[in-house]
Amino acid sequence: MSDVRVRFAPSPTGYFHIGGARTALFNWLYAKHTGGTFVLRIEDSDTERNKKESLESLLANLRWMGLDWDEGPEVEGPYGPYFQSERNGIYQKYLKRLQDLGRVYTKEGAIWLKVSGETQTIDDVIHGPVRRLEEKDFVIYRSNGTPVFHFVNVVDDIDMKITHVIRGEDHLSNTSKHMELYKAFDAPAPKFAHIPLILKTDGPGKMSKRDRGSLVEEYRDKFFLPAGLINYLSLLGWSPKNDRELMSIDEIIAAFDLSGVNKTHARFDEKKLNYINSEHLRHLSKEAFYENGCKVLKQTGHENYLSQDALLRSIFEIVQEKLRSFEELPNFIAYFFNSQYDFDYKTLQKIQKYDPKQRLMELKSMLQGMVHFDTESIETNIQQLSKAHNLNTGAYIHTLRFAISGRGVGPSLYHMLVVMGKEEVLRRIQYCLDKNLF
RNA sequence: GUCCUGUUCGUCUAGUCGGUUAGGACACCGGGUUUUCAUCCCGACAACAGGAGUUCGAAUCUCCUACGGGACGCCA
Repeated sequence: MSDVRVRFAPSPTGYFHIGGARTALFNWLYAKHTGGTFVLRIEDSDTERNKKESLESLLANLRWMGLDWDEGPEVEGPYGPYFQSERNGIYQKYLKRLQDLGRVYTKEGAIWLKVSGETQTIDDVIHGPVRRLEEKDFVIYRSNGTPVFHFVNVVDDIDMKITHVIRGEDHLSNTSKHMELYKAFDAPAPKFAHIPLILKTDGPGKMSKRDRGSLVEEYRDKFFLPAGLINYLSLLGWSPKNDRELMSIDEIIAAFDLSGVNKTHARFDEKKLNYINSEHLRHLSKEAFYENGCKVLKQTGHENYLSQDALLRSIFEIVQEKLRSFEELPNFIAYFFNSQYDFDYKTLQKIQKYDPKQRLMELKSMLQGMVHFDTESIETNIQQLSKAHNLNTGAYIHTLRFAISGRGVGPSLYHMLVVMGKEEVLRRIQYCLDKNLF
């Protein structure tokens, strides 16, 4: 363990935003990289906006991403409580110190901090020294008796012995207020790292709740792999500087450092996110793919597929390299489990030129005569068949795929046939023929 | 308006001390392999915001301009 202590301090006021997730991630990565402590602190001092469901969704999303915290709600720790709404005693103590120092005064019922008049120098790891003068006194306690963000934020960071404040660059201008407070308390300021913001894919401004792809739950709902999301997010404003992009979480942790964080804002790119997620999916171990796949099927109401475990496992095996996202999984494999599968009209049009009825008759008798039903034998037989009829193998392959799955795309045909088994394949050919589609 | 901050391909980025055919990735386009889609492979397109200065030499240093982003609440 090192003495690095970082924190993520969200306000549970709504959905978990991708920008917040990225900030949490960078804090978490830095803690993991340095062997430090990652603190989760809930900034719910504005009690009216705070909602219980928002908090629960926030914690669930953080956990889904795998960003576990060392101290905070539900795990506790030596510097609790970790909800600002429960820390009033602490704030009162700190307020008293400022009062004793004569640094505050009351106006219209609110308590104001007298500003020092000195230019503050912020020690920012990413931007270097930043100088800014805080010209006006500011409120630290509202007239309703509750403390404001700038005050509680600094008090908590002092009290929780936070060593590095990693947060969005939108806070950089606020930091001069925070420096006033640190100095008033005669407390050493932490290292600051103001990370670049995530901007809209197009158009002006930063990503907002309304933008497509801005909410973490969207990715959970679409069965993204947390490792894929994390990989993409880590590349927004940071790079390992060696042209590597596809990385496991452990590799990112090993490579991550504040010195590698950029100054420039980054635009969100859904296509690249999808690409990185699909790469992670493809590189999943068989076991991990199976576990994830089962979870997806359960959550989409296809638990009946799970009863045929051996079949499911062999399907997963031939499907993994073709699948781009788990969201597509149920639809991608449905025909294996549904004997009354539908036929895709467009594909039907495409294969009409092969004289599909005739081809199916030939395939049927060929398959019926097979003793060893394995991929190699099937391939050889289909090649022989096409040669005998002076046709491209595609004529048989496309027709057969359509007949047994109703679709034009899917896993390797030969493997598909073996997975289904000879009897089932013959039954499906008959089912297709009986439909009189051609 | 004031203050802070930034500016390399369409996008994410590499390019620590000035000398590179300015590299990689996504996207897009073209070609190839594969039974189809996907994968995979190959290729093409594509950038140092502009200007001045320092220098033999600047994407790299300095200044100015332009443009972008952020903050200016008894929100966080």
